[in-house]
Amino acid sequence: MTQINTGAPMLNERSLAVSQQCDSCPIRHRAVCARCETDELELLEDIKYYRKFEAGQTVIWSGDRMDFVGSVVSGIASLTQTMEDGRTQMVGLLLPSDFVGRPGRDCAAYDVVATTDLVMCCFRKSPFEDLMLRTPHIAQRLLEMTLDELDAAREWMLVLGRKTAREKIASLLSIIARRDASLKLKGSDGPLVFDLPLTREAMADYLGLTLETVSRQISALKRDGVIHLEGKRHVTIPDLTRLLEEAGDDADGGVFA
Amino acid sequence: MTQINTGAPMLNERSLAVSQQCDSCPIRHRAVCARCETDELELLEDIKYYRKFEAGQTVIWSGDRMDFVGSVVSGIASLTQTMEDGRTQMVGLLLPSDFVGRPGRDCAAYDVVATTDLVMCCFRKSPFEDLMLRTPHIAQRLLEMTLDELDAAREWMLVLGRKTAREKIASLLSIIARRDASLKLKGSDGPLVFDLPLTREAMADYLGLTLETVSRQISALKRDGVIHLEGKRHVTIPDLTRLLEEAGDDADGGVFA
DNA sequence: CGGGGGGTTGATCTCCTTCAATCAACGTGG
DNA sequence: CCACGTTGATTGAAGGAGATCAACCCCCCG
Repeated sequence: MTQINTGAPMLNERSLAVSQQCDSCPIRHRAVCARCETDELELLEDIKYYRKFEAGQTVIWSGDRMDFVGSVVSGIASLTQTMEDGRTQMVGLLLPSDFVGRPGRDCAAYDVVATTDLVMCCFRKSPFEDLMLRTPHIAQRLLEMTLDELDAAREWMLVLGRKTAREKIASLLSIIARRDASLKLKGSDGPLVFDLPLTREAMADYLGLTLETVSRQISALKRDGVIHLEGKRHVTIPDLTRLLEEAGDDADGGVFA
Repeated sequence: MTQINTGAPMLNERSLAVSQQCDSCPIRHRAVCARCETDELELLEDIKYYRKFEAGQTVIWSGDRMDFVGSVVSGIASLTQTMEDGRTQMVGLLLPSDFVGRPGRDCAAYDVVATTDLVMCCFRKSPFEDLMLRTPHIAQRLLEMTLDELDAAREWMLVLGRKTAREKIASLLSIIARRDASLKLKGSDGPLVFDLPLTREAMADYLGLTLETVSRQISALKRDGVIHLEGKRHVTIPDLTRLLEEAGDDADGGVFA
């Protein structure tokens, strides 16, 4: 409602000939297509196309007509909500394999912004919706993914509503660390090392804080030896248990069913 | 993990012979069964049973084995998350037709507590899961409902992360008011009148505030004429637009697609 | 060399929490 | 019928966590 857009396709994204085989797709077994059989995959393959965005580019504005859905193939995007006076809250972090868009709705509810360089595997909405009706495996997987996202959103509500600034930072770091570790398939032994994919401002938007508070709390965690920093983005977690305690989480990683 | 439970069925709930015909069920066209045809409905009818809870009773503890799923038929329940030190955050309000439980998971992720007297229509989990695989209409409806809940959770993230105490209260009141109006099918003309279904403490849990702040802000909104109060629960909204402004929302009701 | 984006740090202010007293409504048992 | 305890709510005073405003740094890049 507040956002004005041209309705024209994004022309500043790099045109992209790169068409990839689904077989060798890095998100083949985690995305919305994860449960599809070979024949079902071919149907998806027919209607898919790739789009590429540079860091900082807006994928879609809240309120815009949304004629496609898709999956993040590589890179990170953020879902953000904005109030009229400019206050913003990030409501989701879209990582590889995450799904964008909602079948059955034609206007985007949030701003989607590429946080890093981003590649998406897209489907025009109505062919995808048709396919979904005929292919239970897609709908099943989408339900599963949506339930997971709902859990994540609810976990984040606890962070936003009840945690202190320090706990919020620790929570964010532990989420990124764990996700990164699962991606690299490293065991949980030894120190975790990763690069922050977010600016201080983006972290603040995610955590419901100001960027100054984020900066101060990161410095504090560094001072207290909970994390090490090289430069501004390169993080080492010497002791994950310690970090989880700082996050106010159960030390034992908690339930994950 | 923190919660201990007997694993025994709740015996203090009133035993309930009241078996109702789905045809005349008040949530027939909004619940998970909404899209079912008559024959599909009969399959559900075979495995359904009702459970009744009194206000304040816990329906299920976080971490408990969860051998059923179900819908709220009447009354209100809350989904709550708790930290080890006792801080709590409500992460959902379950109203009539809302679904409880997650197919494919067997431990509850949240505490579910009856906020008012509550009637639920339950299904044992594994028969329901079987049925879901064979009945796309159920899975389709569940996906739709889950996507709606995800949107609601994300909207709430903005409230928790970025709104002031006064705005939070106004947001909660407007949500309850709108929901109540849609239930009563009243037009949006004229003042809205309803009873708060939540205690000050429950509101605080939902809003990420203390109950004292809730009380103060409600008093302030009353003082400023945004709401009228009779007793502690009976609310009149003379001007919804005014309330929405106080909530920091777009005055025009915003997007609802 | 200048400029700008991202980040850190300091000083001050303010909104919300914390702790505590008080109140009204209600039920219960003597 | 009234003292008593309980539960939900209101109100006050004091303190603190985080916001706000502002200066400054670092580094890259044109």
